[in-house]
Formats: sequence, C-alpha cells, structure tokens
Amino acid sequence: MKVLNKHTDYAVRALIALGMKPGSRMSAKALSDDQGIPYQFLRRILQELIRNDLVTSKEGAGGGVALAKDPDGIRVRDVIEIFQGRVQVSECMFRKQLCSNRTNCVLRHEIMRIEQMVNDEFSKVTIGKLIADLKRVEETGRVLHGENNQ
Amino acid sequence: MKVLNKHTDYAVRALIALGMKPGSRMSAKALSDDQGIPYQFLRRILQELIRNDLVTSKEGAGGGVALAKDPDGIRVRDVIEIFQGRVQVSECMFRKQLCSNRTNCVLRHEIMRIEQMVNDEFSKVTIGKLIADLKRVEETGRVLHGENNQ
DNA sequence: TTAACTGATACTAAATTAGTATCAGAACAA
DNA sequence: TTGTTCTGATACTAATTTAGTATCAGTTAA
Repeated sequence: MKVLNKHTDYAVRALIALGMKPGSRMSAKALSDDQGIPYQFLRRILQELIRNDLVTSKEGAGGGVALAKDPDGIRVRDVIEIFQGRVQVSECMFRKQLCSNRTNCVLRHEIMRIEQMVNDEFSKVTIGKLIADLKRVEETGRVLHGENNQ
Repeated sequence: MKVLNKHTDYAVRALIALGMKPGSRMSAKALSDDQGIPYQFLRRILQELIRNDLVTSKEGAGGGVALAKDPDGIRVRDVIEIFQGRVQVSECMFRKQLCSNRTNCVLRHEIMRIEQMVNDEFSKVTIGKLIADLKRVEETGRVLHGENNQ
C-alpha cells in the first residue's frame, strides 16, 4: 500500500528545491538535473502545480519556475490532492445516497475517522516545515529517521 | 487516493458476515449471495484468508468456511497487509541503504510518523469491534456517519 | 534570429486492480 | 458407488492507473 505516488513525491521535492532558493527562478531542466527527476515527467508535474497556483512560471530564455507563495503556505496535503485526489475509502457511496449496505457502513465509519486524521496530519506538514527540517539535518550532518528504523 | 481496494473491502465484509454467525460454517456461494460479492472473486479472497489463518475451511458437500479465531483477534490492519501490503511511502529506500537523498529523507521522516499512526489506528479496528458497531446500528436503526457528513 | 525556455497535449509500456473460468479432488448423501 | 456440493489451485482477461516519453507551438532574452 503505497501512500505517495511518483507525481506527489517529485512535486514535493521540486517545491522544496524551489523553496530553498527564495526569489530565484529555476528552469525545469535545472530542477530535473538537480533532483534527478525525468525531465519530461517533471515538466508535466510543474505545469500541474502552476495550474493550481503553487508555482509561477515565466516563458522564454532566462525563464523558469518559482514558488507562487510562502513555503509555509504550501501543505503536502494540497500536493497530494492535486496528484492523487482526496484521501478516501474505495468508492464511498454514502455521500450520494442513503446507506444501503450497513455492513459496509460501519467499516466506512471507522475509516472516515482515520481518513480525517491523515488529512489533518498532511495539512500540518508544509514545504516550509520540510525545508526547516532539511536545514537542521544539513547542520547536524545526520538524518533522524525516528524510532521505527532498524 | 483510495485507501482500501476491493480485495480488502470484500474480505472485511466476508469476515464480518462469518463473525455474525459464530460456530456455523458458510459456503462461499452463500457468502457471495449474501454480501453481493462476485463468486469467483470471493473464492480467491477466501483462499488467501485461509492461507493466512484468518479463516478455516472444510471441503466437500456441507463444507464451507468459518472464522479461524475470535473476531476481536482479527485486525483490519492484518487484512490490509494481506491484500495491499504494509502501509508505506512510495519506495522507501532508506531501510536498505544509507540515505543518499536528504531532500527525500525529510519528507519520508514525516510520512513514517503518519504511517505509524495509520497502522496503529487500523490495528485498533477489529472484526469484533465492527460487529459490535453493526449490532448497535441495527438496534438503533440508524447509522452514525460522524461529523464529516453533509 | 536563434537558443533557451514554457504551454499543451498525444502517446506508450508496465503494473495493478477487478473479475472470470477451469479442472482436480474431498466429503456427504442417496 | 455415483452424483452433487463444496474447496484448492491456478491460468486467463479487460480496464484502469502509473510512470514516463515525445512533439510542436509559442515566448522571451541576448
């Protein structure tokens, strides 16, 4: 069960890279080389971020992309929703119609709770926070992976 | 972003149905009719549950399947892991090798935290709990869908 | 005026998901 | 002892999603 797909993963990495160089534009090519993300794939991801106002772009030579807002205002949750849609149970029917299958319902009820929790958590994680983490890591020279690491 | 696939969804529904009739075996056919799950698909799901010791089976006429253990001992997390694998970030590399990409790492660190939360929550939801919920629902005649319902 | 860019969009391969079909063998019942 | 009801194993298929490629048009700066 994969939580993030490549679109989201690359998008977040690109956003972090852009956020690390505030003010300066970067070309998709430079970002691609920098982050090791396939160029054409990254192009499409950036266009999606532009359409969703997380990134601004400038065409032509010397052009490129930059963050459209403060890194603290960009939530990982937003990125996930752009590329993977809202976190949800299989096909949740009970928003549309009266609940026909009660067995189904009790399961969905539990999952809605967990769904909400996950959304809340991904809302708290912003590009700004990730950049701060990253800078801390670069200072101490080591990555903390938490407890669940062998 | 879908949390549960059909395998998991159907498996949980089947487990609940079996747990509702303690002691008695049911044929896959009866379960299929009962729950509206495609027969051949359900067969394969049940076989997987049998292999993972959540369900026992008896061959031949009058045979069928039954829960292999107490409903309270079957966690939705177990079912998810059987059909969808462990909840995890895209391809988490840093378990295998030294972390080469630090940008990646800070994101993964956050996600590991959320991953852990989700696993803990899905561990708390057991078939027994769902059955209890379901019985409560049937008594009051109405399903509570929580706050996030319009 | 040409090289370095983005915008838009069509295409493809591989993997996953959901579901179907078939054959062999076990157990019960007449 | 034979037919019927069941599971075990496994091969197959269609649709969708994921990941990635390719192309052409238009913009801007030097």
